Formats: sequence, structure tokens, C-alpha cells
Amino acid sequence: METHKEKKTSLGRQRIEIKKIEKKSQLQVTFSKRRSGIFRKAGELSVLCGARVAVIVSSPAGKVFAFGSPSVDAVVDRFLAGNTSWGDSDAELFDGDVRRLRDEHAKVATELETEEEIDKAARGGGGGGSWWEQNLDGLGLSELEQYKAALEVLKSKVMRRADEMGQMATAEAEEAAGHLPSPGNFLIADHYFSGIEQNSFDFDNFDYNY
Amino acid sequence: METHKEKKTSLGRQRIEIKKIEKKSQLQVTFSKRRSGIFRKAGELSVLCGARVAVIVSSPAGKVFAFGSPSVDAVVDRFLAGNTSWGDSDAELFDGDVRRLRDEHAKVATELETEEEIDKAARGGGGGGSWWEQNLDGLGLSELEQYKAALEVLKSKVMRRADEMGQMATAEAEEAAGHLPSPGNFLIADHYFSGIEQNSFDFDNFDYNY
DNA sequence: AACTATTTATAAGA
DNA sequence: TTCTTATAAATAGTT
Repeated sequence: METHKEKKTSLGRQRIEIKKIEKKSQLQVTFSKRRSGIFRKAGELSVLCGARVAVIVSSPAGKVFAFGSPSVDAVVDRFLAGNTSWGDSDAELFDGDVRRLRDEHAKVATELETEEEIDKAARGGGGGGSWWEQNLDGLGLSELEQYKAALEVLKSKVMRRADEMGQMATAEAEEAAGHLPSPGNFLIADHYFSGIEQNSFDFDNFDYNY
Repeated sequence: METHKEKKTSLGRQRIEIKKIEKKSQLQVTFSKRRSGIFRKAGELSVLCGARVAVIVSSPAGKVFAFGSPSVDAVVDRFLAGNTSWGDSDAELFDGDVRRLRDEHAKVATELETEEEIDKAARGGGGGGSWWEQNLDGLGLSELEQYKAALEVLKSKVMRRADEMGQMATAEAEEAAGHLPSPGNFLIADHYFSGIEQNSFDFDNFDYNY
């Protein structure tokens, strides 16, 4: 078996540079793989070390994926709260505020039973569009304007919720969940803001350099 | 070379189970390594795929580490916004609140030039306390409002800004930063909530099973 | 969606 | 702790 050994040029992993992948198809594959990888790692870290971990990833296409243990919100809340913990003297005030507001939110959240329910419901809406992709790199204040509009659409969309839902978009979440170790209580959420592959980057005009 | 081959039992990596590490020292090493690993991966994902990524990790000891590209807040804000979008009826209220608070934040932020500055400043105060450790495991959250409260405190604290800042706790951040790929514009923040090894877990009474 | 050759990440030790 | 080393795990390129 020595005949035509030219196909051997690369099988198995190749080293890659950490720079933006231009080839769209490859980018999607890589994004998917690595996102899963990070989620898995996050779950492992959580279990191994008893740490709270939250990972939020948003693709240029406009999907938002999140992983959290014990939950994304718990960790994020903590982070936001912690962000101000150096406000030494008024810790009490802060605490009170947080508690009150938290109760409020809890009340609202109850309407949809659980966070998971909510997350599920979120996938029902297709709304949005291009508003998401732009001005994200700065600290965009105006994004809120657009965001509002998006919310309107999404809202109405969600209103007539999961009647026709349950037939779509569970795959992604389950796939990610499959990577998690069993003993933990994790939460995976992914929100679909638009099915459109809208990218404000320069994907598209690139060379398919095979 | 056949003599005494008993030391050979393990050099190099061993397979480990994904379950809570009980040996404290090992846990710390693992936590540190894996946290760095996740941050690195997150940075790579960001660069490779043009994705926005935020990772928040809090150790049982009470330290919070975060990595974000383009910044933790940017990604988290986006997530929270999306997260509440299914809060159907009060979208308007939400929107209004967010805008106002964000403006406030922007104003305050400007005083310190950049987000990085603020994060730096954050390390100056030791603040916080134990209120943080409790009731976090449920799903309770009020991200928006908490964000508000956070901003309030942040504002006042930032007001009397970095006079006593810059003398502590830069080490951890630099260490983490060392793992980042160069071309990206990442942000790493770590907040120290207490020097106390306050852990609500059962570390401490374990067997140092060497 | 699988596969595998490699590169990477990392558990133990020093 | 930081460095080393052997090995497990992640994943780039392919089919």
C-alpha cells in the first residue's frame, strides 16, 4: 500500500492561528464546537471546585447562548451586585433595594413558572433583525432604542406563546446539555433573536481557499 | 533498567472524575488553572468567531473573576436585556428604566474615562459582606433592578474616586491577562469581596488523602 | 454527524 | 509557587 499517498497532507488537527476566521462555514462549525467546549469546561469547573460560573456567548449571527451554574442569572446577579460591593458605607441600602426588587421580579417570573419555561418561551419569537448586530462594540447607549422596538415585536410574538412552539429549536440546548456532567444543577439558555444570518462583518466575500 | 519501577505510577496527567475536589490545596490549583483555561478559550472564541463572550466565575471563597469581550458589562447587559424581553406587559417600564440607568452609568463612567478604569477602581474597596453569600442558589433574580441599585452605589463610590486606589490587588488580573491573545480588546475584572475564606461548603473537614 | 491525527489543556510531581 | 512531564481532552481538517 504505497500508491498515491498525496491525500495524506492533513488528517487530524492542524494548528490554527487565533485570528478571525473568514470562511463562513468554517466559522460556524468552529463557533459551535468551541462554544460547546467552553460550556463543558464551565460545568466541570463548577462541579470540581464548587464555583459559580456563568458564560454568555453571542454569535455575530445574533444568537445568544448562555450557560450557568447554578444559573446564569444567579451568577450574573452576583456579579452585578459585586460590582458595587466596594460601595462600602451604603451596603445596607443596596441590600434592601436588591431584596425588594428581587421580590418584584420573582413575582413576575412566577407567571411563567420557571426560568426554564421562560427560556423555552423565548425561542418562540423570531422578531428582531439587524438591530442586534450593530453598535455593540462600544458601550452603545442607543442600542436600547432599537432594543425597545425589538422587544415590542418579541413581546407580541411571545404573547401568543408556545402553541406552535415545541417543534423548533430545542436541539441546540439539548446538544449543549449533553456535555454536562450529571450531578450539577446547571441551566442552559439560548435565545433566538433572529433567524436571519445577518452579519455586519465581512464574511461573504472571502476566498474559499480549499 | 528494570529496578524498582514503583514510582512510575503517575507522572503526567491522570484522568479525573468530574466531581467535587475535596482536597483544598488541589482544589485551589485546579480552580486557578481551569479558570485561566476558560478565560483563554473565551478570548479565542471571541477572536476566531467575532463573538461576544462573557465569563463570570466566583469561587467558594468569595472571589469573583470575570472575563469579557468586548467587555463583561456589554455582554451581560445584552443578555439581561434579552432575558427580560419575555417579561411581556412591562416592557415599557423596563425600557425606560434601563435607559435612564444606562445614561446615568454612562455619565458616571465618563468620569473615569473607560470601563477599565472603573474596574481598576473597583478593586480599591474591600466592601461587600456576607449578604452576598446567601440566597443565591434559588432562581431568584431581578437583574434589571439590581443593576440599578448597583449603579447607584457605583456612582457614589466612583464619585470619590481613585485616591486610595491602585495599591492593592492587581496581581490576579495581570495573571489572567497574561493568558490572553494579543489582538483582541478584552476586559478582565476581578473583584475582591472579602479576604475571609468564608465558604458555605464543607471544605475544611476533609481528609488529606495523600 | 463521525472520525482521527494532532494540538492543547492540565493532573501530578518536582 | 512556578516549572516540568506524561497523558487526557479538545478540536481542525476530512469524509
